Amino acid sequence: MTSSASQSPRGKRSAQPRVEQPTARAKEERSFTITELAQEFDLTTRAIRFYEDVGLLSPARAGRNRIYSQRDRTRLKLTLRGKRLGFSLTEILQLVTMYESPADTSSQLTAFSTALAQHRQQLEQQLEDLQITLAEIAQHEERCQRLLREQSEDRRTSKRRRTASAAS
Amino acid sequence: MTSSASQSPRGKRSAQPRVEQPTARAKEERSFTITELAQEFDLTTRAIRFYEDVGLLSPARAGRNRIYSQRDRTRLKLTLRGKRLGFSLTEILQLVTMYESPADTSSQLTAFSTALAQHRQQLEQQLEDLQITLAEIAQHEERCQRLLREQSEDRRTSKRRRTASAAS
DNA sequence: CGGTACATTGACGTAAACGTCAACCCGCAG
DNA sequence: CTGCGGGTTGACGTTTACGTCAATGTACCG
Repeated sequence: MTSSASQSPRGKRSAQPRVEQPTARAKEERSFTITELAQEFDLTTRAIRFYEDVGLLSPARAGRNRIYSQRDRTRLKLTLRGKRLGFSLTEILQLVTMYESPADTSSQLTAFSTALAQHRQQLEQQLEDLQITLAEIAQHEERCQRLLREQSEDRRTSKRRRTASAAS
Repeated sequence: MTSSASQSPRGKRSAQPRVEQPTARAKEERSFTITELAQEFDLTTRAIRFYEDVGLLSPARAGRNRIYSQRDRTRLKLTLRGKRLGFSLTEILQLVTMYESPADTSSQLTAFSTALAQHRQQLEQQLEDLQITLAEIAQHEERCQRLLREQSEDRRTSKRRRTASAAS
């Protein structure tokens, strides 16, 4: 999955905590430029545009420039969460569109329902895998710490053997 | 295939077709062919060979044919679990080799330890994502069921309207 | 008015993880 | 001997998810 490398390959890296857009009226439905979103979520603009190609985002335009709404931003967040969970972009698309669509007819509802059940199934499998793996990691970490303790003890007893054992 | 069950040095053309391992020594370190593994885990042989190219598997050979040990099988299982969790094959390789290596020197141990912590970090993030998503799905499923109930109620009251409303 | 800086639209490149296909080998049933 | 069913090695194709230019537009700055 090559999860976030924490450093974008090139370019600048301004980490300013941009949180306050001066006088914005609290509910003025703030919008975002593509670079704002890119910086906030540590993506390239190319990636964001790609998500648009896939159908995950559909920003408005000011002339040629893209303008992202809050909805776009949340969809982007959902997308990234989906990615962290290992979903493909098309799967994520299905999920978010499902979540947004009201699904009024009963056939739609049942289809929706089975799709949900299927996804839950997969996620529960994943949860199991995750817990097992975390447990294993915990074991390994314990063993690691134990060995390190033993080694440092070895060093102490060989180098400064005269220092009588004080604390447990 | 499975030539002589015992330690036949080289004679793969042994005349005795004694090919019964069930009753034999229970711990004879059973081995597997590539198609056996493919069927068991629902993969193609191509995929399994690819995992070998990556370094995840290193089966023995009987002539040209691959022979997979228990260890190979468990590594394959670990691989698939890793994939379900969204890891890349190279990440999985790092993990399994780490898990298998004793790591005796203290520098190795500390490196091992930090790698473990890093992975745990990621998995914990994933766990959080997972729980949130599962909660959302549960909500959606509830809503779905509610709407379906309402619809079926609507049908009842419109078709058999004369049936006085009985239950709430 | 030229330059700089950012945004957009192609178009092509790439790494991962296989799929697919061809050609070959090999033991054995008929 | 002939064919068949498995197994093996290339080698090339494919999909996903972007990266990397290059050309262009356009707003703003001095």
